[in-house]
Amino acid sequence: MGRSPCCDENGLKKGPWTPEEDHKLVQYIQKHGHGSWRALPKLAGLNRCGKSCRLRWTNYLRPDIKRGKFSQEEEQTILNLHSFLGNKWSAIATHLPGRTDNEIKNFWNTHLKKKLIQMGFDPMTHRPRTDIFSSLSHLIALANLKDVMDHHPWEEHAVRLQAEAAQVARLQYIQYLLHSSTPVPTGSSNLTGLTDIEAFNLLNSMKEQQNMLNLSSQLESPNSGSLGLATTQSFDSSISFSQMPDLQLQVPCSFQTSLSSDFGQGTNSVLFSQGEATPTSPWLPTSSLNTPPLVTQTSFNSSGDACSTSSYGGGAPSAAFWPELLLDDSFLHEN
DNA sequence: AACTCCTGCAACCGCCTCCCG
DNA sequence: ACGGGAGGCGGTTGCAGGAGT
Repeated sequence: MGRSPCCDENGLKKGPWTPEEDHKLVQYIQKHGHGSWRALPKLAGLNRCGKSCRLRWTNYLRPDIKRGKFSQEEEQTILNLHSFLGNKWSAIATHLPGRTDNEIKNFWNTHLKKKLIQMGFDPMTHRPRTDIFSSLSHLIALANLKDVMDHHPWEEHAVRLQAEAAQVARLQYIQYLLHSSTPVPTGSSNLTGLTDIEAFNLLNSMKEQQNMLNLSSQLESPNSGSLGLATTQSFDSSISFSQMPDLQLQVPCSFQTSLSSDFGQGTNSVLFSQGEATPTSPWLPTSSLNTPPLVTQTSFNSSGDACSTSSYGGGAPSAAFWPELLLDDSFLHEN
């Protein structure tokens, strides 16, 4: 290893743990609890630093750790949470029982990040990358997929990509529609306090309940030629823009928070309440789509006062978040 | 079979935050 | 208010083993 070990000066052992060391650590913690990590190695008869013991226990020896491959659901959850939280691995881990932050971080770095890049998404923002190099890499990735080449001529791909580009445009419009809606009702008496994470989880559960589109499955099958937004399966292309103002957003879960957007023309929002939320305000001209919305999520305490606000967005639609929220037509129906 | 390259993951490092005196 | 210690976190490294040649 290239690094100078931190425990060398104390003559403490580093590197892989032996079964004997594992056994000592487990025996000690099961008997006494970990207590002070710094004091533990000595008490447990281990020639390791406390930090090393803590890491070994939390990442490997803890009895409630789930091992094995990540499921589709877990993968989806990580993608969603990452689009929302960024590299907050410990925060993400709290939503995946039995998974450690280290494991999730490794899974992200070795699998999900690569998949997103291959799909033409920026892994940090979860948005489609617009630079020519990312488009190239995406096309190259597609070209490398043998079955794509075997079964679909390039002309067909070009048509498909064109169609998907149109779907993306519709997505942006839908997203925009959602953002330009009723104002946030501050001071309402029955609003439930909700943290950003709780609100996010509820949004996520909406997805599960409504059998929303599965980005993971798209990522598993990049040879579909999709741009990654997976719009075709759930978006009826026959819906015209003129019909969109009549679309209603239904939220089949019990929580109240708001999503608002700032187009530089004041703030608009959709309030998600128990039952449903209906965007009602007039649509801004299509040209305002050129100004990507900054989305602000506000939570309210039991008194109805806004107690937390978080912002995200300000660019093209997020691959992991917005399509799930917006693109399933089971969420959208005409009045 | 031998070698090289690649990938996954356990483990380490350094920084940050929190807590307590 | 401040400083030091402990724990926690995210980035990174390097080894082991699998895949490819």
